[in-house]
Amino acid sequence: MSNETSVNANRPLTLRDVSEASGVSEMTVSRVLRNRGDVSDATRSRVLDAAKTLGYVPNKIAGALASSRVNLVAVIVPSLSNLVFPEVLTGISDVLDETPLQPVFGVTHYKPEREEKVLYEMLSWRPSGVIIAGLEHSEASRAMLKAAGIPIVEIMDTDGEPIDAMVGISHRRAGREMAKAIVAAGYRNIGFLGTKMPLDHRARKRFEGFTEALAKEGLEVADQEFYDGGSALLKGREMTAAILKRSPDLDFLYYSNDMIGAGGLLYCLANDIDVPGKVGLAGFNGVDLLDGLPRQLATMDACRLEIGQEAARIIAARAGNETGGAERVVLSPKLELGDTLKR
Amino acid sequence: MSNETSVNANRPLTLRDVSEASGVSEMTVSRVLRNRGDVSDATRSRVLDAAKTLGYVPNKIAGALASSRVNLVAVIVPSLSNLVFPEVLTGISDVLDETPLQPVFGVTHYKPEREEKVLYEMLSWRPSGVIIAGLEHSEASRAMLKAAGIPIVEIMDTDGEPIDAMVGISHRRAGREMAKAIVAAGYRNIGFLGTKMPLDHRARKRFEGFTEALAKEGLEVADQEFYDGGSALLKGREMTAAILKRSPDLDFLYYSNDMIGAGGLLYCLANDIDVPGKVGLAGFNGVDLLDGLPRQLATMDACRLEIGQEAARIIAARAGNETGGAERVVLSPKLELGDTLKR
DNA sequence: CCTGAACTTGTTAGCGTTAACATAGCAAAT
DNA sequence: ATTTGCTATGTTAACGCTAACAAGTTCAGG
Repeated sequence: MSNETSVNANRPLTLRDVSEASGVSEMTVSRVLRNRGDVSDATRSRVLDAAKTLGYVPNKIAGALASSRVNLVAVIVPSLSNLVFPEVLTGISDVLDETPLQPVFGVTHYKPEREEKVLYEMLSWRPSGVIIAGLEHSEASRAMLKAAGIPIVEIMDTDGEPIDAMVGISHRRAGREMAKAIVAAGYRNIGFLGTKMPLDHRARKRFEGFTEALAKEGLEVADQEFYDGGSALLKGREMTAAILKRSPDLDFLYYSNDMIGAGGLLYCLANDIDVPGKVGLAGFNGVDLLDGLPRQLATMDACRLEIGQEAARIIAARAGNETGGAERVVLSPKLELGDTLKR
Repeated sequence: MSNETSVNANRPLTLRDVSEASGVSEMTVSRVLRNRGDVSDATRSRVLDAAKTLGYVPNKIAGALASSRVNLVAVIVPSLSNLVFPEVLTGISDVLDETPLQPVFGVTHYKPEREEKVLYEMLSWRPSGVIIAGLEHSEASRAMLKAAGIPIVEIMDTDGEPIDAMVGISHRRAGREMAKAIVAAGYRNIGFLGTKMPLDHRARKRFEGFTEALAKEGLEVADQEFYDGGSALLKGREMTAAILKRSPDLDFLYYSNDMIGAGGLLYCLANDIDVPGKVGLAGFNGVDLLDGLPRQLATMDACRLEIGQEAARIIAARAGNETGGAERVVLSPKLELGDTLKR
């Protein structure tokens, strides 16, 4: 058994193995496996048989190098524990599943230096496009993105200038609109509860929009409370307890996300605080978790799934052809009044 | 300006560009960029300068082909919307961040044929390892995994024979232990609420373990209710309402996950049903969301973060050296009685 | 029976990097 | 002075695949 095609030399299979097994050239095998070019049905099935029998899996590394075509899309998000991001990824995944493109995910933990590293790693695979959360990046990251010569879609946020394309909502506007709705409902003594995350630019922008709109009405945020880590729902309860104890005359609490908002709502219900009579509540995101709460929290939908889908569509549309560029998709966050904001 | 190194031909940069810019051979540049082999400090800094100025990003495709070393780890999970999986990914990511390895995520939506496709795609990048959820795979998938010749870690479940390594918990045992605890607490009329997911093998195994342990006590599940899609919290409320209406004498409800369990708990509280007196409740997973609920739901921790970390550690330990293989890490799900199971 | 289009298959030369080996330079040891 | 043993750099040949072109084959139409 020591002929030249020795049995299972534990050497990874190549096109050559399939070509020998099926008696055609490597090129023909390549054509069959990629469905490219004309190949007779007889040959095709012979090759497919051989490939299947051997258990051949093509080597995309070699393929990509030879064709300088890579079907990967780099997707970079700050976190996976936020629930928001998995949803965006789902949207991306949904759309790319219909294409030859494949997403590759990277996580930055909200740290610019991690973003830079992840980006560098991903770009070194020469992907067909990049989808990246946010408009704020380090100088080096921006330079890399610009130089990459591939479609770049910055997502989630539209308050700023994108490098190339952009899909998201305006968080400033989201903050402003919520403030207006709260003031319109007659609340005047407003507290804010959020995360201790200076690098969460979107949360920051919402807060800025919020205070700005309040200022126009001659109001300002009466008290604030921030948290860091742990179960958001629990933190929401605790922070709500704390802020209401400290500032008993607050008549509205604006939470920077739905999870802590839900915690606040549960706290109020458990303590027989009249919502939205004595205190109104609102969160942000429109997570479908809220549907299950005893009362519907006022919130603003951040269009997460849609953002992912739209971003993926832009990449997919540009893949291959050189057309397109600088797409701007600004979605409108929808205010959902729920039951925790007087009407 | 039309000399041979013409200005910014929009041609992607290669080692050659850096080598020309710094006056050394490509090989030396390669050595500098990979920190391998001896290079004089003078040369090193000259090369690094040039690379930085040009904005050169190495081409890992070519590098991987030449060295047949790829620093990617394929991670394949059924879903991202389940919250459990992002947590596993976080664990993986945490550990791999300390290594040169980089995770690449793929999602199967619980469909074997998608799993097969995703696996094929990923293997065609010749990753250094595979971390894949579950022990149940199609024949073709198993064949691919076996033939790949790289570390394979099957995670989440340990009820079955792994292809190579395995990290997880026994869901059968989890189901059995929960059943024992419930029976020990004196409940006899037990309902089950879960998902309509024939392909969620872990949920199935929990259920099997659960009924098996009940059977040993001469009991069986008195009523069942299943859902499909939508907000799990809401579905939990609805299913609880439905099952209690249909079978008012149930004294315990076992939920296949914490989210629907939480919904059930909220329902009971809202309807003044005495928990755990009239009805006991338990879920599964130990998601930290539960900490924020008005009452602590009985649950069983599935060690998600730990599973991810351990799996990543196995891959990292085996990367490079040929040692190791067939690791078995069976973690123990911890029962947390909470406030919804009589003591 | 020949011509040429249409189809099918093969050949050659890279893609950008790294492994492995080769060589130059230079100091210390003989 | 010559050898030895380093260190620093360069050269060559892959890695496994595909683009681009070349070359058979077949068959219809004259």
